[in-house]
Amino acid sequence: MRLVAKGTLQRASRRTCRPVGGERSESAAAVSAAPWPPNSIIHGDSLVELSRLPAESVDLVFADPPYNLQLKGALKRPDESRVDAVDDAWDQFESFAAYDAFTRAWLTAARRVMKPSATLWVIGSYHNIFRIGATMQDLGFWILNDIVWRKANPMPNFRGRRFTNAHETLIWAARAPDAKGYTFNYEALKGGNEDVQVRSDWLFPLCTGQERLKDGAGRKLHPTQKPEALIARILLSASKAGDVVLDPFLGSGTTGAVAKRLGRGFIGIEREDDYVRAAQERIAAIEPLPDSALLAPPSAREAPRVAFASLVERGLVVPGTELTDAKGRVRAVVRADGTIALTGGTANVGSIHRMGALAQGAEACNGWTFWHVEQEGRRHPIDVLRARLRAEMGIAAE
Amino acid sequence: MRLVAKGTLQRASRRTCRPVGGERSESAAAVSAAPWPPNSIIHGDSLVELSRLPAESVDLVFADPPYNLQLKGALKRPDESRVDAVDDAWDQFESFAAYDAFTRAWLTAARRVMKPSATLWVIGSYHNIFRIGATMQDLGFWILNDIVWRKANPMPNFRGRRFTNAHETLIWAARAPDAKGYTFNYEALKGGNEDVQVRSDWLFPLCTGQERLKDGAGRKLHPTQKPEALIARILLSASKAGDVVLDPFLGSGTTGAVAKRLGRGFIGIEREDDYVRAAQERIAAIEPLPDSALLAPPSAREAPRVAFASLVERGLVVPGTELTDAKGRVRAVVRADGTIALTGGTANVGSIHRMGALAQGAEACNGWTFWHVEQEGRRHPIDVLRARLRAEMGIAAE
DNA sequence: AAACCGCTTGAATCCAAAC
DNA sequence: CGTTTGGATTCAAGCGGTT
Repeated sequence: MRLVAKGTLQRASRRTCRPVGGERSESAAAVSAAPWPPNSIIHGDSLVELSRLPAESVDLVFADPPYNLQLKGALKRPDESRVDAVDDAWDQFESFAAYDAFTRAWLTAARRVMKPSATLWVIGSYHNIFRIGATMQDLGFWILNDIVWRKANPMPNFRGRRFTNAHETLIWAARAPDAKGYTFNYEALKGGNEDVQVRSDWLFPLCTGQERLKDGAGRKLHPTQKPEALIARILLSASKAGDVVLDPFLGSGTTGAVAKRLGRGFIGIEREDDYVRAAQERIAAIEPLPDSALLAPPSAREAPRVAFASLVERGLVVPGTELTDAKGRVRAVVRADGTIALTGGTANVGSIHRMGALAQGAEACNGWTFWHVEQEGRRHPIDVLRARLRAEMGIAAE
Repeated sequence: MRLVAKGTLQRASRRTCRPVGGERSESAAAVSAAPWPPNSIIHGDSLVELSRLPAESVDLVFADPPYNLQLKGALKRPDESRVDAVDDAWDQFESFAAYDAFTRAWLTAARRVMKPSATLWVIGSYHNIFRIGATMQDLGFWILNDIVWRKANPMPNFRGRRFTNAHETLIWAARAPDAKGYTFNYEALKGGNEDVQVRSDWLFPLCTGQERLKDGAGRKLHPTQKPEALIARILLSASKAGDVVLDPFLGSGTTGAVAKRLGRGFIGIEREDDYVRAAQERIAAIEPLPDSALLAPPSAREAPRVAFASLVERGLVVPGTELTDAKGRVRAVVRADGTIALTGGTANVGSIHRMGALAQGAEACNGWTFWHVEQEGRRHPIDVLRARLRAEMGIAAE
């Protein structure tokens, strides 16, 4: 193994931000001086190098594993020019069985390195994605979505014997069915998408032009370089600034470049000398975006909880105040302990949520939006009082 | 077995257009009088009935097998109404192994019935499609394309924990890698698609409204009825008039209805009484189209919907860029995820529209016309950038 | 007549912290 | 660990009734 980017071999394999005490205790031992988040390319074989990383240490894995294209002979365009197909030696596998064994091995190794809350992204085409998806399920990964990358400018089908192969498939999965706490920046994504939730089909152009790395002879450096925009959406969707992103098949370094720009740490593993060198140069030239463009906005889901009782304690609601629903039909009275009592009923006392549900005959209810108070002749949901209290407490309340 | 639609048991299981001499020579014996193309629903179990059909007798198979959804609890919409989930017994499998065995069995049986030049279509979601695809490859099928059905009106993700599951996947495969002569109506498809090749991502709405079959109580008859437009494109793409289409999981009979309308013969197998009866009625009411109309349906080019995030992703706006209103008074900074942050305020982050509204104290705002960027000393509304991107995308957007 | 509003619904692996 | 409780969460279409 040879460590290439910032840091040394020793530092790379030993560093870990929050030691989690995996199988390799020596890995988690000397942590102190290592910069974090890591920003390193490991030159070596994925399986070997993955096994050297500390267990449960990364927040997100992105993998673009080699495809099993099995192209027989050269594909030609109608004008007889040759298509530069993906037929490098590393991309040939003797059989499905060999590919499955390879897939199972790297997925298992990657899974060990994932934190319990981490998620995994894999990209592939119909040549390999079905085998990968099935293997992921067999290994216990829990699929969250499959995502379709619709290519804005795909290569046409020259022979006219099939549909234009205009997409690739990504699988997004948690480590296990019961995995909790994975990152999904729902509100941010929605906010950037005309205020509607983002769908499972994404449209991006291929990586071409200036973005496409070239070798000395002006040919494309890597046969399957992915567009940075695609990787950026992945990292912005499913990771936070400061998280560590692992790419076991780094290739031309797109994942590292995007991670660095977006303030994520990364660990990339790559076997080929040429790719390692190119990725190193490429990533070194990246300037991270300023925090102002990155830091996560406060989401309602993550805001600290405020009990209704504290509104009463702080005097924002006086005991005895009457609450109503939006239309003023249902009524309740605020009690000093922060519970409320439905008016007219018998002994219906409880939380704003329970009583809201009871009043509607529903199983559940968000009392913050159901109940209203009348102030200055207008009815406001009590949620605005909560927002006011959060603001007073110095908590960003949106 | 009970034969339901036109014909009798004997005729159905013995007929074959061009006897190909399969394993069951008695099946191919008495062919003469049977009407052709066949138009029959077989009431029975797929595996049993497939094994009774003559070998190498059908031109196209369309299969919509159980998805094995593995749903846990009930799901509610934000308004507390319950989602009518697919909880039928036929969708329940004990394990992946059981589902794989089922998949392998019906695929093997279907393959025997396919002519050497026939192709197979299967539809599924991420719950099952990877397992099906891998099994198909294992059995020797040769994948020609995977096709994405993009749903125009999918059900949203109510809890905001994943991307909207907005597509399903179809796999199109030949019987073997060396299969010759499969049907692909390239010219007709292209002619109906503004003279560009049809891509692997298709946009169709769900089957709703009048097209959706209802039971006596006005509820949906079948939980997963597919839209006829989707099946029509498949048959128009990969079969000829007079071909025989087999559907081993007929359900509400969509494949039969479309096949009859398009002048294809069909054999549908279905186990449930109710579905058989409904499909029979439905198909009987279908009037075949005249030959002259059997061309590929025109598909309108969609106007690409552009989100602000795609301007950022595509580099037309760099994260960190300052936006202002037309007069340069209100300011905001563009973030990497396509949201914007009001400058000077506390934690005001959100979409261009919401932040525009907030800045004005208005209820709503069109962020595209409110916010401006300064380029070359002049202020432009960001709408001009959107127009630019639309122009770029319009070239290749479908 | 056309526009508008409200209601319903669709193959869904859909929560997390506190007790 | 299981159980309870707080409280966050939806988009596009079709249909029927009303303006």
